[in-house]
Amino acid sequence: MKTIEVKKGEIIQRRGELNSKIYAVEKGLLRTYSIDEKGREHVFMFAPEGWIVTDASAVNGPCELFIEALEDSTLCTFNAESEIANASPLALMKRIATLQKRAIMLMSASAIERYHDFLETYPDIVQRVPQKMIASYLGITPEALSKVKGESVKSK
Amino acid sequence: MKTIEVKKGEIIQRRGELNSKIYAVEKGLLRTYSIDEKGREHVFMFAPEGWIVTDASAVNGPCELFIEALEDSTLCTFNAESEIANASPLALMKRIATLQKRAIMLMSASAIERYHDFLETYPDIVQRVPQKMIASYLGITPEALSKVKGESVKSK
DNA sequence: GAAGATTCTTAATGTAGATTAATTGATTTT
DNA sequence: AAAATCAATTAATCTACATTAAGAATCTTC
Repeated sequence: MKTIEVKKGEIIQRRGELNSKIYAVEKGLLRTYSIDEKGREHVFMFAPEGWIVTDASAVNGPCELFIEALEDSTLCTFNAESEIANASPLALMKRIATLQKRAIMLMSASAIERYHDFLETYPDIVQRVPQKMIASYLGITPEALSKVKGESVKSK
Repeated sequence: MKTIEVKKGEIIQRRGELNSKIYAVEKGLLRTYSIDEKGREHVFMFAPEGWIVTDASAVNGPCELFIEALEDSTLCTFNAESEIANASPLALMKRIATLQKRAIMLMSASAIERYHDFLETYPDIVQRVPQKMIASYLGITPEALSKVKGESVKSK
């Protein structure tokens, strides 16, 4: 276990890297994202203070996700391989429950519904991340997000 | 732990139930699904022989998912609460990796790409489940699935 | 095995969100 | 502080998929 400091914009882990780590965010804000064949980025999750980040696919092979600091951050890093073995199954089930909900939201909810769900999941970071990354997390374009937000204000 | 037999069409677990179980499929085929506020069903996963099914959200509260037998099936049931505590973290991470991939697919891939991913994930069950449930798993309507399949055949 | 219910497909029309492009404002660089 | 790059909004057009509807095929049930 080691504490490290990273600067805003720094990419902490890249797709394809093998030495995978677990990161606990002490201060600051991270995001994880993938890049598809068409070169488009998709934000998988955000991680403000107190959250834990790791790329699950890295356990068995090269990681799929990029991890980037969105603010200057302080992180505790652990070796994934050795830590996962004695991770709390209950904590892992909570993560599974979150992902289960996310998948169902992506299948069934409209963009604006997913936006409101994002606000509930991450109540304190709307001001801290660019709109385009929120849009990416929702699976829509920045233009579409701008539009639905405008409409939801008007309709009140 | 107990072995049970269920008939095709039987609903094994309903949303809101508290006594959550883990089901290991010995023979047959299950699906889990949710129902949204508009009354639409969304298939979360299929489980043929050898797969394990549980509703992750049930660990901390009432379950979100329905579990249904799509064929006459033989299941081993375990009490979720006591089993999860000593579940293998590595197996749970594999499930997380699968869900991570599913969420990214839903954000970034087209209906036909998701269909091909479904064929890879469940190579042996295309013939065993109704089209409309495959469509539901993909997050599209049966009509849309019928259409994209027709187009992908024509384009060869 | 006829009657009904359910499933699959095709087609017409509708709509959420993508794409493209232009404008403005904010950040960074020199 | 001007220049350059990047982010956000608005608007026009386009497209993937939804909705509605109808017909054919398959599966139940009496």
